[in-house]
Amino acid sequence: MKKSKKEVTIYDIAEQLNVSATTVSRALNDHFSIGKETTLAVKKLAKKMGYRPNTIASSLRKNKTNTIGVIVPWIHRPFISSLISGIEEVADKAGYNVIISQSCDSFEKEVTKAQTLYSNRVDGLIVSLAMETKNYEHFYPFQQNDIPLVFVDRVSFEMEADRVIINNFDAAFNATEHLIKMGCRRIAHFAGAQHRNVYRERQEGYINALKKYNLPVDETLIVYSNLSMEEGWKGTEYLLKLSDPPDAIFSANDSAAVAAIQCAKEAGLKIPEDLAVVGFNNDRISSIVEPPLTTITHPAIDMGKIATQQVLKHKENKDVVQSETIVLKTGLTIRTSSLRKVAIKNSVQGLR
Amino acid sequence: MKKSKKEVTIYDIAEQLNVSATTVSRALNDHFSIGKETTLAVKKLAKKMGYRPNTIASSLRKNKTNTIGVIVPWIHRPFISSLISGIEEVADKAGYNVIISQSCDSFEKEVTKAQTLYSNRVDGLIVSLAMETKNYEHFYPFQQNDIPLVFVDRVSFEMEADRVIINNFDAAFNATEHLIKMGCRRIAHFAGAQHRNVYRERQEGYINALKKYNLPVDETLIVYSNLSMEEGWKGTEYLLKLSDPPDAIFSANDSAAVAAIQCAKEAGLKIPEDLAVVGFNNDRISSIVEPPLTTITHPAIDMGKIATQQVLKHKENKDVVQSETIVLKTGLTIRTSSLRKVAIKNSVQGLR
DNA sequence: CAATTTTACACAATCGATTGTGATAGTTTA
DNA sequence: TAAACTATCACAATCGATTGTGTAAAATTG
Repeated sequence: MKKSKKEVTIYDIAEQLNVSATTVSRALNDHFSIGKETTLAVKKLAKKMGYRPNTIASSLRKNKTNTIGVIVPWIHRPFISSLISGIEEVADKAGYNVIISQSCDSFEKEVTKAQTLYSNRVDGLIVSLAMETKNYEHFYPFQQNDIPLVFVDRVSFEMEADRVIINNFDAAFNATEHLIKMGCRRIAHFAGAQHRNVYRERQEGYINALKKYNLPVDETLIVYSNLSMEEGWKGTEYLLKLSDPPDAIFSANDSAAVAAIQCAKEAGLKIPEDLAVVGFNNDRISSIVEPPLTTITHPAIDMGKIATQQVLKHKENKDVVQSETIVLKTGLTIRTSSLRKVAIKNSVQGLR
Repeated sequence: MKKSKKEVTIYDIAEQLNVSATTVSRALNDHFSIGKETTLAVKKLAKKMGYRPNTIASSLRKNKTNTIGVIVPWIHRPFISSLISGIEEVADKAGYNVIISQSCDSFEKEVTKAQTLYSNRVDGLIVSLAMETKNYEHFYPFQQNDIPLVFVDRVSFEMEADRVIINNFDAAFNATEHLIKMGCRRIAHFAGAQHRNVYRERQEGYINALKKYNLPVDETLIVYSNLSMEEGWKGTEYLLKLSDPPDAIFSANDSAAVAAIQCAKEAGLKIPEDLAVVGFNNDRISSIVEPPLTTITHPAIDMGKIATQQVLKHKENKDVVQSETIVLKTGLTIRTSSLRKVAIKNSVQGLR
């Protein structure tokens, strides 16, 4: 025997109460034009019959789904999952659902996902771009139909859209400057794909810090990769084999930085005396590795929250046409991996 | 000037082509009864006009949303985000969207989320239970309406539903047995909430391993907590202060285990000589901490994939009424934190 | 008490796509 | 050539909730 029972609709309730479906609908939504007794009776029966509103029908009629779409490169990954957590929290409080999809850093997938989310008539879209993406036409439909579009972290500056980012340049600059103040003079950099804003800006911050202190920018010390632990390890091996190896590494993420520490230690180097290391993100591993990794703090959850608030803001206030770019603060968490026992003032002053 | 343009519907296409909306709909879905030329013309114009099917309307009519709902305790957390990643991957391939929501380990929130997802008429629901949940009535509507319900990891055995789990008992048993074989005789345990299957089973595995080797089960060596790093640290301090402190800790997760290593090291103990430690989950930190942590391997992504496949299976094959429980294999990844230089065979044989 | 408001509810259209049932023309078969 | 198919497409109902408009009864006002 099938347990399946027909779903309860407002018509079923209306019939039982000898009122119209209109009345039921309005009663359930506390519409002023429905009498108090009727409203109560409707609600009571609705509960008794186990009525659950059909959001789909409502969405179709109201042309509003109360759903926010999210496209990210990868769901696992500490930063992204924290981001999503923040998005869900704010969305939930405002009565929105969250549909997530991952692009797997593939442009093609990102396009497909965007189309799907558009077809699903999401009320807003939050995106952290795929590594491959260089074209943004798949987001046009959202713009053209006034669906709030917010980029987070990995953003596009070529599109008119809201952005929630951190100041990668400053963060990288500070990280590098910190290394310089610790007495490092040959600082290497683990860099990522340069067409993605985050990695480009980090590299620029690194370079500008070197320049400020009149240190040479040596291209052989800049290692490009996907910043995985494997690549971090390889990159470190490469650097250590140089005739004039670096005395520090500033990595664009924590994974590669941790790998650098491990690789250097295996090579017999002392961290930070022989090689100082700074990472980026403040992943959990950064505080666990030995020595603990100096790194840049990311307000990941807040970025998700704020991105969602931006979506909601545009929803509430249709007049807001201007797109905003919100820049969040980062911090430099100094741990042992970069703490060299060097007289700070002297070493820096000597450079000027 | 507003850019907003009316959305294109099949009626718009129909009008331009002087055919009926029926024809357009069928053409877009490659229905056999529509002529080849017409089909091509429709598709061509649809593309030209930037038509995007309205999934909401389709869902209402077909009574199928192509959406899978997911409720998890917390989205960030390595295990969960990997789980979701697996869910999204399989769902996407089958043309399903994924709506995620987090219960924040709150029963009340879990109930609300379940109701919302039901109202959204998800085609299936995947749940990893909140810590607090002891009542499962909020899932009844899904059962009664034949909406596939799959529990993952944190499951209920009191409900008729699919389950995707690991054998926590065996995993914990093996972990504990491993410690015994390494020569440990006073093995402590970091335990979680006992009404949640995963933690209860792990504790049972631990206890049974002790019993098998005729080791006493000492309640003072079992520390209950939420298994956070803070609690792991505190628990370790407590254990080390005992008049007869343990020579090993088997923790129900990695966070607490890592904290134990750090705390013990700070107290001057050598790992694993003075204190052997085994964790659970194989989080990234487990391989980074020093010494690297022996731990239980979780097939997190696979669990998500399989849970989703179960949902799809029920969708395709309506006859499948029987609910399944799928148990996935775990592994014991032995690292330095438990590798004591003890003659294995002798030490174990001596016990029998 | 007549005129006017207010209260409380019903009608019917609507959102956009889907689908069972027909209907018309063109083709094939006997 | 008449009968029997086939291939193509249109009609109209439908999914469930929402909403502008209309209306009768009750309440208020002058």
